[in-house]
Amino acid sequence: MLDVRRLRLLRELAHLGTIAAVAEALSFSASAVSQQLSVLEKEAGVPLLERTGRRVVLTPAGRNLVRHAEAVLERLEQAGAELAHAREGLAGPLRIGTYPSAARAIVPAVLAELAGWHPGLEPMVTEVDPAEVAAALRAGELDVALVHEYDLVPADPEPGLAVTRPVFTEPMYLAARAPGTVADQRAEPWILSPPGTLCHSMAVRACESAGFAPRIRHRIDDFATVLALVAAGQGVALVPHLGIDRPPPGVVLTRLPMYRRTRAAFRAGAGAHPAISAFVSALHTAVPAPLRNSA
Amino acid sequence: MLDVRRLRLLRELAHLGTIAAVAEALSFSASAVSQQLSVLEKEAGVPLLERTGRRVVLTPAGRNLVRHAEAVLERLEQAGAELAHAREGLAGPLRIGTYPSAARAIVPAVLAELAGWHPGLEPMVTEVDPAEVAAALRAGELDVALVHEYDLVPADPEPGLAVTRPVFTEPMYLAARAPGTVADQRAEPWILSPPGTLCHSMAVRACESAGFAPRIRHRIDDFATVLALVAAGQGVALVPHLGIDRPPPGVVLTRLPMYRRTRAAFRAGAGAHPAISAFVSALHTAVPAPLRNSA
DNA sequence: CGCTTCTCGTAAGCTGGGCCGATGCTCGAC
DNA sequence: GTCGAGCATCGGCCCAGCTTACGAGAAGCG
Repeated sequence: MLDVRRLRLLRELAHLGTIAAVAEALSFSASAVSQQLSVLEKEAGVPLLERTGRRVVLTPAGRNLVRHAEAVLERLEQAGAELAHAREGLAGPLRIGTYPSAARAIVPAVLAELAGWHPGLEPMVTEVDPAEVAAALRAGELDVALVHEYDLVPADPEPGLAVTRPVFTEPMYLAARAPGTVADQRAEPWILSPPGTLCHSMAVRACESAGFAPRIRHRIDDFATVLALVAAGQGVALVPHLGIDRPPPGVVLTRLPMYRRTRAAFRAGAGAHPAISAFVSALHTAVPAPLRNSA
Repeated sequence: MLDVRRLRLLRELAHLGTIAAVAEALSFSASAVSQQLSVLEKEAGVPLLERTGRRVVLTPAGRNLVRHAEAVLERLEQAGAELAHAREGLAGPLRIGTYPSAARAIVPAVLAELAGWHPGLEPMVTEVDPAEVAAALRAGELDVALVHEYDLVPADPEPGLAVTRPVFTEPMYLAARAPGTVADQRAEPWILSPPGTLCHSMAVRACESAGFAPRIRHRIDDFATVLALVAAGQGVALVPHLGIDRPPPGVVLTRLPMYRRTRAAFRAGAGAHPAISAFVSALHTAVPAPLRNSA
């Protein structure tokens, strides 16, 4: 019988790429992960990893085994969810991950709603870099997370995770010192999020589809700061609805036909977990009506 | 994350009924099983076992968890089967269980066939009481087993196990000192298998459907002995085709419109295991044509 | 070309999870 | 009542699996 703990390591390896990253994510030493994977390989009787240079990549047999591991872990997650269901009186910690603007604009109301429904629940919110949220969920550091996607940036489904339908959809705004379209800002300096982020790709693609490449002056992730810079005449920017909270005077916001959608994500199989489904419900009710995606 | 080893104990408990039996089946001490189940219950947070008198029964939550355990174990079995597929050159032990008459009449030819196909395979045959074959498969003491059923005795599917379609079907014969039907033997003494066996139920029902209850004189499981007793005038009996090997003189066999069907059984998920599917194929080719169930 | 850095593997040592055996308790059979 | 079957608990032991330390090989860089 294959050992599920070892299969889990293999799965994380498939997602994270290096043994060191797996060790980091699961709070082990790299040595332990290496040893356990060696044992797994031995009892599999088939090479699962190919040592290539100083890295390691999965063989086809290894990738195949990961598929099974995903299925097994999903089913175990389901079993855990059903047990939580059977435990009446929702209680205990619920670790929530979120991106920054939702943390400020939405999450407090969601927590208040949730506290009213289930006083025993202890929600713990962590602001998480969207790039790391999937790994954090899989590693069990988070139970549920708010994730977002832009029309222009297709979000590929993460294996091992599941997402809800969009909970709310925000329009995007062009923030400038005067009304106008994206195309009008061809010559202006732009304020974007740091490269590698979804927001960055989104802004670049929006400009590209307007026919130009943005001249990037500042790289700022916080929308309040972005708006302050816009007010100071430092450039123009694209800002989602939730990022706009009492905009400074002088900033003109033009609504665009572009949207950012937010969903809840969790480990596959955990959708039936009562704490998670309660969180999702609270999310739906706490979202301001204009943004809400009704079922 | 729930521990699969513990879930396995719970599943065995669901099938075997007592902790002591689980310990016996999996070669643990009862103490170890009890401790592990306690831990499982603790981390489940829900009562899984109900101590009732000196026994223990599963709660609804426990039974529910067993369903998940079955699914997980099945998937792990599949994963193991795929790995075995990837290991080219079928080799290693294959533990085969069989009921006695097949062991004598069919299995030698199957093993010969199999040895020709896969010289590296080391089949190990064990004669197993049909009542225990399911537990032995689940406990991992056997990999595949020949099991049979009678028309008159419906075989309910074993959870956690899978069976092939019938590999061969034997007619049943009435063994007596003169030709005749079952109904003709109303007054004769009967030779049956020991009570509790499938063969016993089969014979009793056959007589019942002929309108009488058999007067049981001898309880013998070995068909060669049964035929010798029939020849000696000690009674009449129902014997399947495979149980008839050079019948002693004086025995008259009358073919009946009743059948015994033989299938291969294995752990759910292991159907794709190359050694098991090779065994099933060898079984099909080694069975004498008149009995064979072609696809 | 040598230095650093990163990653993986191996060796050695320690710790605690989990097993066993013994004991005690409770229930049911006789 | 007595006995045995079955389960829980306690004490003790052992090895699976972890950490730390070290070494080897590959990439990047001046």
